Amino acid sequence: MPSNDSPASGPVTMDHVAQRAGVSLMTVSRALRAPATVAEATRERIQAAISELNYVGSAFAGQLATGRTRLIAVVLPDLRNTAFALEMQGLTEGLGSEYQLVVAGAPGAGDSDEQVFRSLLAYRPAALVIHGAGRSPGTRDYLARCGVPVVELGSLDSKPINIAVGYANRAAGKAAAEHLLATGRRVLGFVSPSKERNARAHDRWLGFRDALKAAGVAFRPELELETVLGYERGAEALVQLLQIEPKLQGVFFTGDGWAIGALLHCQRQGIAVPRQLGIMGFDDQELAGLMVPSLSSIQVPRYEMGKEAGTQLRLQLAGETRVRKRVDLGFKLVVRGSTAPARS
Amino acid sequence: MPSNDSPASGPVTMDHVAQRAGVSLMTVSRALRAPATVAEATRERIQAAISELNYVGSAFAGQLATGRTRLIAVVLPDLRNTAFALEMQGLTEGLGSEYQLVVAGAPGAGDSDEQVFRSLLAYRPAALVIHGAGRSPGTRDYLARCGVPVVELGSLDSKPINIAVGYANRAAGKAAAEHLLATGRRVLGFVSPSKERNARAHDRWLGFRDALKAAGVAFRPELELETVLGYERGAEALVQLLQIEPKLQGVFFTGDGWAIGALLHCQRQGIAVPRQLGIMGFDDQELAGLMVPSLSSIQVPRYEMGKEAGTQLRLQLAGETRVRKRVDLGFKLVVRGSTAPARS
DNA sequence: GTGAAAGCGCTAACAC
DNA sequence: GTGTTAGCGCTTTCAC
Repeated sequence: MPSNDSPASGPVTMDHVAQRAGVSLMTVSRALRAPATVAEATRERIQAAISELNYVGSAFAGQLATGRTRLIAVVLPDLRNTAFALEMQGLTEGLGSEYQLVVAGAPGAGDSDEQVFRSLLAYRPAALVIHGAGRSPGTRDYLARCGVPVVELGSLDSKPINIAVGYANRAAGKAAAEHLLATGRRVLGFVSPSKERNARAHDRWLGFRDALKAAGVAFRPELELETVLGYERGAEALVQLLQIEPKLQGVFFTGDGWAIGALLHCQRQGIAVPRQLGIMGFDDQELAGLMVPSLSSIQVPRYEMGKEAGTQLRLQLAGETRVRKRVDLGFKLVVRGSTAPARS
Repeated sequence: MPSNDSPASGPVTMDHVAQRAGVSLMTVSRALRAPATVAEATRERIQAAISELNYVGSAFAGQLATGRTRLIAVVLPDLRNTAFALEMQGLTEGLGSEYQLVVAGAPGAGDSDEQVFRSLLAYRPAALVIHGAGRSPGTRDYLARCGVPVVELGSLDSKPINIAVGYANRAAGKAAAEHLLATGRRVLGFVSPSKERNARAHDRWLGFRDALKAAGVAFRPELELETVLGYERGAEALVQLLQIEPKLQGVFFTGDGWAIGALLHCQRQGIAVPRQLGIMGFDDQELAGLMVPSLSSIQVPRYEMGKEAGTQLRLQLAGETRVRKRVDLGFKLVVRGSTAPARS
């Protein structure tokens, strides 16, 4: 009788399957990739052999032979940010099931951008998907000539390398600031990650300044803080801002996490939001609408961005010529309790 | 002069580098993997050729030839849960820089556990790291005989397949429930993901019941709810529990997200926490300590789990025999405001 | 110190 | 329908 799985005698190859099924290796290969071209009876014998031997084809061998890959390399700025999970889900669905994602976080302490790309390119991915291409022209150059299609997610403010799906960060930043101004607040703080290392943050900041300028409000560079990811960092930033300017009337946090941390800090310290201080987030995460008071934010279509990117990429990889190279999915200002007018 | 990068003329191979450097392909290969065995001058010419051509070796070809892989496959229950990010970070650091992670989310709608494993195994990973092995003996069997070392993260309640790093979920669940009981609460709800599909949730539930039994409190199966990920789901579960039992005194949520959602719901609805209702989370996420009132929780060493798993795995892959097969990293009850005694 | 052969597991093009 | 011959890009072994 059959069914003696070799538990650890080296991986089962297609040859083993062929022998067991009493056919040539080629027939097995065909049965797997073009079942219709193989006689039904043969196919069944092969299937049986495959499950008896617990055969799993080698992705390497196949991809070496064809030169094509079913891998999509994804580079994210920070794996810890849940916003990206939505994009990945959309991406997976847009791409369809034949592609597999290889995800890499942002460069660690030592690695440069290019090192990360390089180690990913070793797997000859069919495409590279990046969120936040980084600002360095060098990096963009490298990506442009790396030989694989590049999809940029999130930012539409630079000239796309190839495909870009996102929204206008500058306009979004402007909308956020305009809203704070429209509610009667003029002394405004701005909290973001490093503008130098994060192009989207930089663009949101430009938008913030656009709004101030249009409203005739003077820039207060000392009220523009940079920090790193973490709820508590938002609270800290707020403390710092209030130290610099006790008359602070509103803060635009370019991420909901910071805004939520700040909101909770206000609650603990008895700082009245929105009466005394208006707080504006960015991203409209699930928690934003649940906070007390609820958090005003800018909603960006994370899931749709991923999905659209996946769809366009799939088209391009399939050789389609009608591919949308630049897709603006827009954003939405979500007004909630944390920015209700200070005096009605 | 050199430096005419072929922008899109097919990938650069080792052969191209060899020709440019005026040596044989073999010498290039050696210069890359055993630099010491190649003459300095030759090595420099090769290095020059590599950077001029922007050569990136093919991971496939190399791994096909050697039979070894530098990939570690990781299967996570849900990519959206930030807790796993910490584990991944620890894992990366424990493994050292020579390994690359291939991450897959839990099976989607259609895919079975085995399908996910299978598609990952096609890449011949050096090892499989899974968080939450699933309860099905069939799956565990499959993993045991799949031919690669398996590392289980998070749960220590079953017999390890190979290496297991985690904490005792049952004991942790018990500790959480005991704490609620110790604060004078006897009418308790329990909220978790599907116990059938999530072994750790099942174990925490057993611990919950252990505690009730030891305290002589009757089981109330109608107060044991199952739900899915999401802050709002926690609020919904609480509403449901209060509908069933208005005299509810406490709830043990097996995830902080639900507990936070419930906490915010109480704040909106004017339900007094902890006076009227005690709320207990699990995982001690950053937000837990920042909530108002702050959330009691069970702290588990996510980062350390990943790191320890990476370290032990690296040892095993390096052929070490002194590998710790079962590492209990423990947990910690963190008592905060949300479970302060109802009556002092 | 360097090169020439063979082969990893599979697929592409042709035969039969 | 099925088998045969090459060869993907690299590493291994053994010559030189």
